[in-house]
Amino acid sequence: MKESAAKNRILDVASRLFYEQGYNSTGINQIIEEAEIARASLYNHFPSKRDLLTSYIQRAEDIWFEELEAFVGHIKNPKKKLLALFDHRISRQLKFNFGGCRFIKVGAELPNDDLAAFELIDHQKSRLKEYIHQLLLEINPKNELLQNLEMLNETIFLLIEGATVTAGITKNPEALQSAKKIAETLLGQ
Amino acid sequence: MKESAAKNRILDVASRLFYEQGYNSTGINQIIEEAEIARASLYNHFPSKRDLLTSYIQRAEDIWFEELEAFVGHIKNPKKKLLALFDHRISRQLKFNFGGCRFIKVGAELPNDDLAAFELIDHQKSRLKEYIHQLLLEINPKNELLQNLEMLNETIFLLIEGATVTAGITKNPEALQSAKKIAETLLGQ
DNA sequence: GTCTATACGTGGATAGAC
DNA sequence: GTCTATCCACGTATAGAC
Repeated sequence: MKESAAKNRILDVASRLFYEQGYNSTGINQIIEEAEIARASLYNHFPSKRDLLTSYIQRAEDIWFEELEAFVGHIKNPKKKLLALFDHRISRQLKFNFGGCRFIKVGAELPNDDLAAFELIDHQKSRLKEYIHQLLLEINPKNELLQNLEMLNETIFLLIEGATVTAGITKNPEALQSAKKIAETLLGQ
Repeated sequence: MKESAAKNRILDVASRLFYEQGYNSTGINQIIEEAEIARASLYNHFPSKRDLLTSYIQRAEDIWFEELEAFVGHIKNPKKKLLALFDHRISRQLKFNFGGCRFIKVGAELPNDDLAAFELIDHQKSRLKEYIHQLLLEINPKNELLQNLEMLNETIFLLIEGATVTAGITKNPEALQSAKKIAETLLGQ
């Protein structure tokens, strides 16, 4: 059962606008106009704007990891692959004018008690952390300072998150470049 | 020349609402109602909502560092003081229901080309990083892994940022607690 | 300086024809 | 299923009396 072309067009447009302008600043009117569909068609596929948000976040996670795989999938050396995660972020931030992380951004716009939404966002984050974890298992680094893999895992994850957020504020990739260097140092040779 | 009581009441209310509900989701109407002032009084002090935002961010930075000082000012040992930065964040996130960082949050709501606003946000971040820097100079840690102070400075800063953002998503303090532990390890004994 | 009344746009969402 | 027309609440901001 294939999704209708209209539904996909709505999601494409909404994904772009939610990220570029923000969720709250993007109106239904603009979405239907740019997607070239009727107002009622949108409400046919998505009962409310909030439902569109849910679909947006879930689909964005899938696309995000597909694009990550396209970027790092060809790299065999696990350490190089891990460091390429930083390059992936740098590449994205350059491409998207340093808009920061899509998931963090939408989370910042939502009411704090919308736990369902924060769970969806957390899902992407946990998956990324697990992705790093798997790479660390392959690398099996001998780091005497950060005693165990879990601590190193957390460190690299937090470095990526912190650097992406920072890049979105400073509007330059320096924090991400520094974070990569730090990760490289922590992993040893 | 003292600021009018009305102006301060507006800023108090706006600060609370901008953080709790978001900047875009907070209307002028709610602000004037909760501040108990007339609509035109607000526009007398702030020509537009955007001007109120500017004042909000600047004042929030001042208050933020005042409150930080109140939290860690009594600590003499520089390493303990540095680690208390993490406790400060944990304490704040508990108090504010894991709303995340006030400055990052508002940045996520703004149009990406509002460079004036992002500069104000960056000001708070740079000041925090410099605060960490000064403490590191006092600690003068002998870390053989992270070769120089600047790299350690960046690491700790990014850990704090990443962990605060993460806490705002997971709605629990674990990331901040981990980040503190990591920092402690990196600083050595 | 502070008030009330109001202008005018846009928000999300629904009705009912086709 | 897709369309147009429309509802009503709320958004920011201004006018003009006091």
